[in-house]
Amino acid sequence: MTAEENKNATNGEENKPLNFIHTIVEDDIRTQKFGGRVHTRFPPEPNGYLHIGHAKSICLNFGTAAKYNGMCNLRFDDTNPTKEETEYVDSIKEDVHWLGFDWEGREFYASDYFDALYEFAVKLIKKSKAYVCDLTQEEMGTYRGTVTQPGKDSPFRTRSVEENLQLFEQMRNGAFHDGARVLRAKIDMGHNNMLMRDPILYRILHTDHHRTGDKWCIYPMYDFAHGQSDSIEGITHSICTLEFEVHRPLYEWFIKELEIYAPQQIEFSRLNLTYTVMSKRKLLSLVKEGIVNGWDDPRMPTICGLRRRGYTPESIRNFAEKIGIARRDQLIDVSLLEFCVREDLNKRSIRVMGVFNPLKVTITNYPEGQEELLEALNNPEDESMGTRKVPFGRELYIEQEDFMEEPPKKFFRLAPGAEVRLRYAYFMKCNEVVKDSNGKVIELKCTIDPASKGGNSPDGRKVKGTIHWVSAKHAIQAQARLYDRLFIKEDPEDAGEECDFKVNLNPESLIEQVCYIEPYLKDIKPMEKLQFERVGYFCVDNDSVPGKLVFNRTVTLKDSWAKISGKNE
RNA sequence: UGUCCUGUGGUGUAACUGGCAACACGUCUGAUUCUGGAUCAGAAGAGUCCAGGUUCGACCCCUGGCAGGACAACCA
Repeated sequence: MTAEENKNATNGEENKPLNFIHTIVEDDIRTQKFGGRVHTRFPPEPNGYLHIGHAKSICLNFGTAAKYNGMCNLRFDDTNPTKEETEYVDSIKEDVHWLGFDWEGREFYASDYFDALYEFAVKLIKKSKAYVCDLTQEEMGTYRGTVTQPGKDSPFRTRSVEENLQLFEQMRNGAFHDGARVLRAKIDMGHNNMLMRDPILYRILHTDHHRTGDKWCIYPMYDFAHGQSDSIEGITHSICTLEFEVHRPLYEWFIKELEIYAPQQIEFSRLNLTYTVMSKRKLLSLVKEGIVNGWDDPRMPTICGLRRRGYTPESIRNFAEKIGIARRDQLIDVSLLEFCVREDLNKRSIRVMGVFNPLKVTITNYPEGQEELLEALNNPEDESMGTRKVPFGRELYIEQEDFMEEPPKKFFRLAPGAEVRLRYAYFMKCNEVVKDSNGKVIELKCTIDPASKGGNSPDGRKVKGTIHWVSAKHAIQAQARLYDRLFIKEDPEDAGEECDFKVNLNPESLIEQVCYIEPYLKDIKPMEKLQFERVGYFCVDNDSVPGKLVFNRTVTLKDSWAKISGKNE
């Protein structure tokens, strides 16, 4: 992939109003603040899988760079070896690529800068702006004060430069056990901003790092690594989410004291979605407790989950574009995400027929043993996608809900005496309803109008309803996984006292059932997308094997009948 | 009972250096249609958190409230 492709991935649009970050960037270009350069970065911590919230950030960072002919680095913020793993690095790279962006070889790690960071720390010590502190974790907590009360100076704050230098080197050399000492910045224990109260720069961690192995037993904290990494890479606009806003004074303090190149940090609000939890911790617990089947469960808001669900990169990028960038908290309705997939899939999916809750239909005026092939459009939206043949026979399956014995007013589907169109086939009238001993409808006896073959009657007669069907003899069975929202509440956190968000789990977020589909689909491959007409968009799951197909429902079609029928009740 | 940030239709975003609010989704009509899908046309819906002030004029500036969020991890 190339810069050009990054640009394509941003879906262009010139005359749309700028978001506030682009306004800043354009001002900076105009004033030559960074010599006209634009250089961003996407800085994930490799301790989990990327989710749709990260997608927003990825689109913003890579998109901004592409829009202004700049660059965007991929940088792993890997300063905590106790949490980070190579497995996550790989998945993150895969997901960013899949979304359609490329870092053009600029794959960096905060750990690339451990030596430089160490020297930065030494520099601060020499300037008497950092000191080694022996306070325990608990002590440090009390010395820090609270949000409403100032803290007080550590007794170790006045150590000499020489002693600090020596101690810090010993820390590096492994002379102390985990937690024995830390290196802190010397700022102001009375500062309103808690982060400025002598924050920790380095802690002792005798843990192997996924990249540097056992080279280090001290590791820098986020605050002491992030800004300097940005500086080293020549980042111009360091775009991050709002929770880092209070870190900005510290970010700037380090840059200033270290006397190094200063990028500009800009914060925007993170994405929240209705019916969705987004925190890594909660997503992890869903995985760990087996509530979902892994990080890529199609109900997860992870990129890999959405991918498996059948979402396209284009739809996600488009979603990111639509939700905008601002600084106020946003809670986006998931239905907007769903709109975005439908919009994209509508253009590209082939249409096929599948019956999910079969009701047998026998066509009494169609000769026994006879069958024929009828031509169907693969995509009425796009004729270039061609046609296919669909087998027809005396016995069919239709959808149970397409028949009602006592239809309400605006029901356009099949009912006793009513006529509907079998898509791409014939007009069909229902003459007899067969029930079992419980009164349940188990079969319909119908007749077709042979003259209406193909779907239109030469006498110009109209039917209001068109239903899908499948030939009982030719249909193949497949597994359908009907996914729905994972939570029943718009805000899953709204669980009352003493309860956690899992009480709001939707028991019907996954319904597995058999479906009957056109034989045309026999050789369809995993990840292929399609629309089962009148039912929804689906994609073939990775679990699918020839002869045992598995279809994931990405999203249902918009259903205005559901709305009408719902109102009548 | 501290500091900082934010506050525009149901949701999200916009309104150039002040000139009475736009777009998208959603909602509702109607047209059209071999998917109750898609498409097309149209409508309703906020007077910009509140109260003052500056101004000929304020969503935009000032003051004071109110509401929401962030911040007290050797996490990022």
